[in-house]
Amino acid sequence: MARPRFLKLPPHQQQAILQAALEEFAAHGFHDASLNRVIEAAGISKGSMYYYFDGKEDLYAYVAQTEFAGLFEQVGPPPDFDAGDAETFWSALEDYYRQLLQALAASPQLAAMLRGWSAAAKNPAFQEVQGELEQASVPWIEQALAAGQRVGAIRDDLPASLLITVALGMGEAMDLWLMSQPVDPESLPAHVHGLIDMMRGAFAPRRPVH
Amino acid sequence: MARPRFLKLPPHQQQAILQAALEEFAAHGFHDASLNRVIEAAGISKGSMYYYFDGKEDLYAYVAQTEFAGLFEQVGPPPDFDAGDAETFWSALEDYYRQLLQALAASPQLAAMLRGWSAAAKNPAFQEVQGELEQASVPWIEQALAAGQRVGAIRDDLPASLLITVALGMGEAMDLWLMSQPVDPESLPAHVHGLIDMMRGAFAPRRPVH
Amino acid sequence: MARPRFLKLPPHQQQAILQAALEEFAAHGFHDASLNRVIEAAGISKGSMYYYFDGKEDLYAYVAQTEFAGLFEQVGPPPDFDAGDAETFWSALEDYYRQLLQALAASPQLAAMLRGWSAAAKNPAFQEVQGELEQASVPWIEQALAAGQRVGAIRDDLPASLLITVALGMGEAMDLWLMSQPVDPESLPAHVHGLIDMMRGAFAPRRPVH
Amino acid sequence: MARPRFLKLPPHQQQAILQAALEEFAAHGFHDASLNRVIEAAGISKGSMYYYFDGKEDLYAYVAQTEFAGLFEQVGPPPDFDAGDAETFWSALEDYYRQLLQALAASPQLAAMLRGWSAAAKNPAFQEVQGELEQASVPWIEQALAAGQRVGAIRDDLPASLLITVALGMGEAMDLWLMSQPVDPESLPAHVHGLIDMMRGAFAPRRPVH
DNA sequence: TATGAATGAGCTTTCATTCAT
DNA sequence: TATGAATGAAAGCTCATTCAT
Repeated sequence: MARPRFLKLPPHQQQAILQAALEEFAAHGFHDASLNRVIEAAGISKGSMYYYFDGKEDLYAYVAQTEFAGLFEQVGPPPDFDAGDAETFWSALEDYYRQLLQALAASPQLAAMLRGWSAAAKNPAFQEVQGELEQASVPWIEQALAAGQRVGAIRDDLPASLLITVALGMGEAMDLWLMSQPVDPESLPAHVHGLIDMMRGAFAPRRPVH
Repeated sequence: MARPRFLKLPPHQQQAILQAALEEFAAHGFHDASLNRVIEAAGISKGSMYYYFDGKEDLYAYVAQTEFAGLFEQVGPPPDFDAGDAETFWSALEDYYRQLLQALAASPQLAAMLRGWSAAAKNPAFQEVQGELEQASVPWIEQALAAGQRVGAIRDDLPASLLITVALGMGEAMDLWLMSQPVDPESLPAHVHGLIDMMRGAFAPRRPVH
Repeated sequence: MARPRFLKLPPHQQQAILQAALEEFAAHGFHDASLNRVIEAAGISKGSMYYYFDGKEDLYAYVAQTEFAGLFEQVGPPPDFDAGDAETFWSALEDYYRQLLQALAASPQLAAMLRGWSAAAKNPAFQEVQGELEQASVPWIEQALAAGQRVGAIRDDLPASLLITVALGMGEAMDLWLMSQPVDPESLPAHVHGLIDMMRGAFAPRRPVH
Repeated sequence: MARPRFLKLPPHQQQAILQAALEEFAAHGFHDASLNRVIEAAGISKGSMYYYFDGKEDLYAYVAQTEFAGLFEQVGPPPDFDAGDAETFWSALEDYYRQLLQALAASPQLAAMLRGWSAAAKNPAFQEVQGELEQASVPWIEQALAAGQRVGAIRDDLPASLLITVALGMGEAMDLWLMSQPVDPESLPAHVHGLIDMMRGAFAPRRPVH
């Protein structure tokens, strides 16, 4: 995950490398990305790249993690899902999710990387990386889930890990669907509302059927 | 999609090639799969491979399609979702889905290929292949969706394409979750029930909130 | 040079093969021409091609020779260069040469093959072929040269083979130059006149310089 | 045109690669030349070849250009064709041309490459290379032509481009003819004299026919 | 007489990585 | 701390030709 040496570089040079790598990975995915092209675009030497990073995977992991962190930094911390009832929980979630999507829409390269993530993640050498990355996103989801259960907004009759996985899958599907549509920023809130409504239906506690 | 020559081969040789390719694609995905390895494992010459198939993509498409067809052949046609009310719709869907999952569990390599499908599908050269393949699966989903709406089991206030995409995402997530758990065939029905219950919550028509 | 078997084929099939080969060789030259494409275009089997011809070179040689012969057949036999004086010799030559060029302009594929000839001829395996081909064109040139010398139109102080080679080179250069110009059929006679005039200057007997 | 890296190599290694490539291209022409053979003969790795040159065409261009430059360097700059009358023009041209041919006779491999040049030049990817190369030879020909016209040695009733093309064709033909003869260095001047005499006849201004 | 299945050598090119300096 | 030269394995793919039938 980026040798300490890299962090000692002057920021503008870190940025140059990061940006070059982000563009390359976003454009070609992990496999087809070429370190040679990154090196050339970044204007550093081949030896330096291997001096700063352990290899292609290491670079990929660092870029993904850094950009991902930047995304959350940009959106800000999640709200306090505990404060309120089920209704306020869902509307807070919708708000936050919408903000995330909007931020992501503003970083098309990160979005492209994330979309290629599932492909890259199959590489066994990535599981370590994957673990680190998920620690950046899953925790708040877990906390939101726990909070949702506390306020009675989320069912607790299924394993939490299943709920999380399915929620991520629904989110990814929504992302995919949005990508395949003619983009209309104004209608985003409506779509997000639709998705959250589906999630609510899926994850809300079952009511007894009369 | 496999030159006719290939189909004239003695079945055991077709099988050898198919099996070698399936294993390679399942293990490495399309990109990282090596035709050379397939050729070696199948015990044929390089020229023969290109005599039978038009290239890597062609081989992949043929393997995916063949295995996919085999899966549905094994499970049989979907039931008539129109016959009944919402309740019978959902239970019929659950039954059928459970059968699919059970069959898939018996073909881990096909499962692996399917999991890599979304990654491969990004390749523009695949859209033709993708189209053919989806025609094998999407139609029954669409029909099921339409039937579900007719019998009042599925909401119609959201675009059908969104519902389908999200449903597939949920299914994929479930698949993923099952892969990550210690496999316990006996508990599969319960998990499927849970998933269908979530789908039902997500896709059932909204009831007025009192 | 085409096995006798080939000549027993029904003419339309001979034509199909000949035409397919001509197009391929004209379009790609000898080296880059693909027998596979010829076979496919001709609608015959691979085995048949090798049953009729000895290989790629053999096919090329046959096509070139046949088309070349056809060209001369179309234009007709050269005039009797012996009948007249130097002046009539040169005008007869100009007439005949113009007819050849016009016929060649009507067979762009043969023209393309001829243009690629010098490239193909470097292949040592071609020298036999080359010899055969030249026997179709050189003889009348030799006869014309001899006649020209008899009537006092052509110098005899240089080796005949050199005169012939240079004459061919000048003709090829003219062909090349015509190819590189915007084509204007009406101005062809003028260009031919210019070329023959140059040839006349080059090959006419030296007059004593006063 | 040869990456700078190549020029940093110790001269003997540059020579080894250059020589291997020259021999291969001379023997087989561009198309049939095999980079693998060059690599093997040069005793370098495949990766190194692509580290030094951009590909087959790049190598060819570099070899051709380098050898061509060497030829002119060896012969020296063309004389001042403007100084004198028609008679001195033609004798100066003959002198210079003889020197060129003598130098070329000492580099049979370069001669072979040049002979294959017209074949290689058909490749569209070569037009850039071709342009660079022609700038080394065509200019002095053009200047000589213009000078010849100024001093009244060359006709001006035909397009200059046609004159140049035909002159090159005659030169190439002479080259070809010399190659096909038993080589006799002592008779070269006589042959050159014959050729120049033909050129003079072809390109000298027409005298009025009485 | 005719077929077409089968082949393996060959092609150009890309790439991540190493290592001496 | 930084460089960039050097590499070899691997990739996908084409081809003319052979040969059993």
